[in-house]
Amino acid sequence: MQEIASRYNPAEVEDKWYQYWESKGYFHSEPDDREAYSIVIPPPNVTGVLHMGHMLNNTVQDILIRKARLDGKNACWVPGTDHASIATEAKVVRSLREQGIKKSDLTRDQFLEHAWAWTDKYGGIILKQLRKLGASCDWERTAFTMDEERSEAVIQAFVDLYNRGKLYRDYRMVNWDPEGKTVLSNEEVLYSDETTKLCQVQYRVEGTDEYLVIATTRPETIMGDTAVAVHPDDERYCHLKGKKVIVPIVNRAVPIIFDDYVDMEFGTGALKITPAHDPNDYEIGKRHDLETIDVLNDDGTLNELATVYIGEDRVIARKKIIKDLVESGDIVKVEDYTHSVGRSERTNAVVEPKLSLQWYVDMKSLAEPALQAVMTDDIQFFPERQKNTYRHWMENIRDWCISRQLWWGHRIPAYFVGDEVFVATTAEEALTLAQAKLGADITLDDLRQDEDVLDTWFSSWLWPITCFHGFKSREELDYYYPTSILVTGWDIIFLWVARMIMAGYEWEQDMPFKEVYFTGMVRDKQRRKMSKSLGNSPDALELIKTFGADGVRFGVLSSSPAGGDLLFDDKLCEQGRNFCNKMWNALRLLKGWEVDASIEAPEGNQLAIEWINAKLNEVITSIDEDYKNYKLSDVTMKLYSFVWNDFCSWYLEMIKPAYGAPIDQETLDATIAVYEQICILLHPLMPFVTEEIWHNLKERAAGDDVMVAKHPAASAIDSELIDSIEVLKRLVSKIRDTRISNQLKPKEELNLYAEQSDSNFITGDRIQYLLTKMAFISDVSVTAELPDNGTSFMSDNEKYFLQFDIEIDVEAETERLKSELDYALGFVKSVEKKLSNERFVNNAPEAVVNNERKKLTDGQERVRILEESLAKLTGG
RNA sequence: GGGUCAUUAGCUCAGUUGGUUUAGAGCGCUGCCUUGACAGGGCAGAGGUCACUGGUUCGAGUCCAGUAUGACCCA
Repeated sequence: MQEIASRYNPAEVEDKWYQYWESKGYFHSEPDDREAYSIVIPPPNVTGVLHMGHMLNNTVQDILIRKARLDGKNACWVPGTDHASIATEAKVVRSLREQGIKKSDLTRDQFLEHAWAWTDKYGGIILKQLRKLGASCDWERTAFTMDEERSEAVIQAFVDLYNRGKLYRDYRMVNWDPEGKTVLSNEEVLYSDETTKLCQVQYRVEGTDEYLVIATTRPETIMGDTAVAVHPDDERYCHLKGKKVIVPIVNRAVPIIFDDYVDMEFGTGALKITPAHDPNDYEIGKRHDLETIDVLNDDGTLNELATVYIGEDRVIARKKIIKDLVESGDIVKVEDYTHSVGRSERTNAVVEPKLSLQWYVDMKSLAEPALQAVMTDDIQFFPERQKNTYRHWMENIRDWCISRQLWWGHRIPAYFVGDEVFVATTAEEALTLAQAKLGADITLDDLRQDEDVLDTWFSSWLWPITCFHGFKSREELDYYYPTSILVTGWDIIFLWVARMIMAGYEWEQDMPFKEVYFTGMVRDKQRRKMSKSLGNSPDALELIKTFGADGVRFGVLSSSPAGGDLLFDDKLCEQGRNFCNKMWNALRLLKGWEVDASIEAPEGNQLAIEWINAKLNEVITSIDEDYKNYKLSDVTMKLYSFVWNDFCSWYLEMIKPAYGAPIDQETLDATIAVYEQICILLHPLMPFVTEEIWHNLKERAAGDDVMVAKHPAASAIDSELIDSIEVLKRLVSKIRDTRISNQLKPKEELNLYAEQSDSNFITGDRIQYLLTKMAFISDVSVTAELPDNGTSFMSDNEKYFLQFDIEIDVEAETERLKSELDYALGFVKSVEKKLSNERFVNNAPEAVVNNERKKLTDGQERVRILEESLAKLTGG
């Protein structure tokens, strides 16, 4: 016994088993004749570190992969990372700045050298961390969105779309990140309410002393104004038709225009129009043929066209112009105003609307099959309600801006000769195209490649295809594609999920995955989303150190239904750690027993064994269903409860030999067999502790590991047996309760009597064996005459009597019986009411009515027994 | 402004097509228990008019309508 510690120590076993599994090649998959089960990881940022969201997401994937493996499928989980264009470039620029190097001083190639060095230094840390969690990824397949193979596919995809007419270049109003100096897609802009100043500024009407007052939150763009608009029906302003106003500060005359867009109720009903700096103004500008004056540089400072505050940042310029307008007396009013402000997801800079020439994917042509696939459940969403969100976005889809003004990423394969553009996978191919169109004297030196790179999502949308060498060879793709399931957060349903589905149909004419499991967001106890800036996210590796990987996996799982938020609390991991310890100690118990091969199993043990196997079947059946619906937290809790309550608290106590006494072989073997099944069932959730216990249960042949065992299949459940043990358990609990309320010692042996009835429960030998053992009863008898010393109680409609010589607290006992009687009377009354309703008796199904009748007789019997006991107690 | 979802025990959540003895779990809480696998433990217990108001039905936590509160998405 001394050789097994009384506490399970995860640190001692986890690395050992991980290395063992990997050395046996259990993580690796090659196509064969088994059914494939494949998952591609949502690639985390290559230079990122593991956070709670990853833990949740990857625990779920690992469970599904490990379960599939136990089910005999060829399970393949492809890991990898993405290059995170904006985020990584921003980090590299910052790091260079700290070394005194400006990006603008470097050539593109020099910068990329730095970026690759950065990636090599920090890249892949997160994948190492995933190993600590137990993730059974096929590491030989590790992919990166910017490795050679993936890059070629991205370029090919661009060329394909261009040639199919689904890609174009156009001037549009875009979201400009002045810090990252790049365009952002709509999905990369995060809006939130912020308080700013709403300024009312007066513009003098040309040639009069009259003023028109406009309201604006952006006075620094006044220099770009090319009109002031009012509503055509606005009586306050109809006399100004054809007139002009003078823009303050720059003293430029601009027309007063009339447009329905203006909201008469808002502010003064007059709106300054700055087509270069607001999407709505841009539309109005187009309608009225207005001039567009772009007063901002790419970095958010004002340019020469502003004529004033040149070189000042827009935030500074705003302060200065307000001051100047106050001085010139043109500010009528300044008030606090709360409105929605968009910021860059990556740099947090306030996003500027800006007119710019960018590359777009025509999404309407891609959306149709992708929408269909989800609406018809060809691709199934868990939880299902995400379908609504998906449909709404797909039906209102806008074209996808895929160019980014960055260097870190896939450079757009578009080559210009003057105004002509040639799109091809290589410069040489582009040259061929150019020569065909413009003449043979064109050379490579005449080609100028587009400076921009592609949006990172333009590579990740191909991920399920490129992870299996799509665009290059078919062999693996034919076997592993479509993948089985995608596990990801609902926050990237548009950015990623929807686009992967589109790409799947565009290039493979098939879905990229059959199912999508959306995890919730991990929040802290106060429901705040975990984030670096709040500092409310626990250190993932520290958690694993404290509670063990299995403990953390348990904690992350136990209260995270698909799609529901997980309110993370260390306490849950602690519960997981304690669970491991509980199993460990059950193992210690088994290991401590001496076997005597000459003794036979007591009859009661056989009943216990039959029962625990029936319960095992029940739980297998039940979790099978939960797996189908991806209710992983239910799987977790059911197994937890089965192991802790059924197996440890009841079964092991039932079969446990007396202290120091040996156990028979049959019981021990049966118990080990059940424990082995438990290890397999729990293995997907808690891989380490189950492997450790599996190997401690008995000597194993090489390769007999739980990780590659066969998941048990459910067989018929003996519910009659289960029910009868439930009756026994309730009776045992009642006896224990009766002891406690009468201050009797828990283990003092007492006699138990059951009042004779038509169907006494405790007549069988096997039941009696378990009853006397579990409840410390010396003798059990069924009798018509109950003794006088002791107290009576009821369990399952039968009256029992526990015999002892201690004076009972009559008052407390009376109180207890009275409240029980009240409950029973209330119950009978409610059933009677139902049964006295003729329409119920006539309309309800017969089984339901019969059940109510049974409830009534049972209830009446309980009332009878309680009244009788009460009468006897009070000397009646 | 448009949309989606939620509201069940102190907290976090289950509750599958309306009917399984006047609602379940985990945590927390209360009482008792330490030579015996485990105090990271054992035994027992308390705790809920299922947000509100109507409606449908023999029957509603479950279906419908409205109200309130909250969360999220899109503009």
